[in-house]
Amino acid sequence: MKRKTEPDRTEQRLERLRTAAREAGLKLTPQRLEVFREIAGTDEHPDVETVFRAVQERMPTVSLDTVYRTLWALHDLGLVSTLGPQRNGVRFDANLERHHHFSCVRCGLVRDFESPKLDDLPLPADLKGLGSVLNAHVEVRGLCTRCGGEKKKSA
Amino acid sequence: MKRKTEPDRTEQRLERLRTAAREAGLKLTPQRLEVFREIAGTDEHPDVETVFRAVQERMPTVSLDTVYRTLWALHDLGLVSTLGPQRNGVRFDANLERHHHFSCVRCGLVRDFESPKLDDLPLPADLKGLGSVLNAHVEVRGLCTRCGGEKKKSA
DNA sequence: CTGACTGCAAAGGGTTTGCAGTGCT
DNA sequence: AGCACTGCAAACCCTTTGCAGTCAG
Repeated sequence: MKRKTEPDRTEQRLERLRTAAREAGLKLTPQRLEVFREIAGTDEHPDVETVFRAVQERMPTVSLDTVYRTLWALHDLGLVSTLGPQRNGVRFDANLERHHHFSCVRCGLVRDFESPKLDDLPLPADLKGLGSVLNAHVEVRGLCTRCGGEKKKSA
Repeated sequence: MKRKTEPDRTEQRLERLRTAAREAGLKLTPQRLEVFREIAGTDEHPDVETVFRAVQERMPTVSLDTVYRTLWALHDLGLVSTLGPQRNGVRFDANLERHHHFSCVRCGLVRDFESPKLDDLPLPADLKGLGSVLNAHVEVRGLCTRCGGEKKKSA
């Protein structure tokens, strides 16, 4: 049930991370490579803690700080982006291709989706007044299948 | 240069907050009213600290915790929404009308914009597979006029 | 009047940093 | 071998909570 990206896409992203990181002068340590693999292999935009736990399974000695440092390093290089703030914890996104987000307002799950129709949005001209546009995407909010189907244990 | 919403819109939002809060059983204390006024009067999606400082100018005795409590109370009532995670600090959005966001990747500024063309996005059918949709909006990223125009003091 | 709210201060929890040892290049 | 990186632990900072006095309704 775990949402993994297809193997070759993971490999593709991984390669990109390795190459770009190396070119930026970062050393490809085993810890970093594991973090790379983890972030490249999922579309679920994990937070630091989640990445940490996953990496820790394969490499029990990694420290949480290293995961933090690695993810922010990738972020500084523009290789991953961060996304929205749940009440706590930044989440990382290794998907650099044009995509959109569906997020569950109940459980916080975020899932990518693609849609050619949404890739070229008719942005209003007066947006220029605010600044220059780099990119745009759609954020959809709703209830994921798991949350939507269950009875709500109301507060 | 401060970006305020037009007076009548502010008043409108304020009225809505007052009414809804009262109906929810919240007491309309002076502190809360000042927080209401502040959040209703801006489109800049301030974080707690920012709201606090603004309120503090008019009411020096207000405490930071009260601002936190008030904003989250409004959030729990669905009267304001929160948005995206800068590296630090949740930001609040008192604009309940349909709108979109422009955010500056450099300084973190977020500004609302309206666009009828973007209000009814052609969401792909297979989105249903992820869950039920409540709403959708466009997130535009770019450089705001202030950041885009200046020479970058690179790190 | 009474219960909810406020301010204070301390607790809490996630994130970052300094440092000495380690290992990639 | 040199220098960046790691792990550890302490430092930090933002946010939340407990409590007694205060105030809106």
